[in-house]
Amino acid sequence: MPNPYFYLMVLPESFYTRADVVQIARELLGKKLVTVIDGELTSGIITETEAYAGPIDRASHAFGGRRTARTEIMYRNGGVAYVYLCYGIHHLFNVVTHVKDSPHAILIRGLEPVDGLAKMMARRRKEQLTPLLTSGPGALSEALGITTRHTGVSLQGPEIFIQQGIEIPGKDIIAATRIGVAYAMEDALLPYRFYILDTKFVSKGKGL
DNA sequence: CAGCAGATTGACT
DNA sequence: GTCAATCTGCTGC
Repeated sequence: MPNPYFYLMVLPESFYTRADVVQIARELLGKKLVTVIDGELTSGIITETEAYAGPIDRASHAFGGRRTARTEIMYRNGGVAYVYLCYGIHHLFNVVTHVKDSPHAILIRGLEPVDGLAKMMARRRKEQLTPLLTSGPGALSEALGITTRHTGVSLQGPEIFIQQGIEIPGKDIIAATRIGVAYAMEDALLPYRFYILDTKFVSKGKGL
């Protein structure tokens, strides 16, 4: 990475439109997720992701080609946000990948805070900087100010974008089963969850 | 249309 | 470890 602007580079749309959602989920580790919402810049390094492989994945909201008002965003061309409400309370942020009509998505589950610490703590009503600030999909969305109103926004900014970040060696990437998808039967066993070895910023839940 | 489960979190026993 | 919070969408009457 000789380019001095490497760390500022916003990932181009071509990063997201590729076909292999599992590979993209792996590559997102170490990248920097940035939001500029309410005039406040907040960001963090992505530490945990999960791939959802469209129509053939029983764990995906788009399994079997299901289309609803909520999932329609996943059928768009890659490089936009899919944010949905879970348990009626938590806003879960996903990155849409592949091309139009191929509903792949990657759930961002963990983040190591970098910029806008004070704002993130205020949004999360925390006095201390603890891993709980941005560990878990609902928690990081709240810290970054992401809500369902951002579903469909472009990841080229200006509100949400992802920059080139730090290089994660292959030996430091752990593959595991996804969390909370026991209902997906055999697909719950797929190693579609990735996180950085030894990071404190991973969700507490366990896979199978 | 009622009932229920869910890609979760945090408060409490 | 248990449980409530409360929106979306699926299932079944």
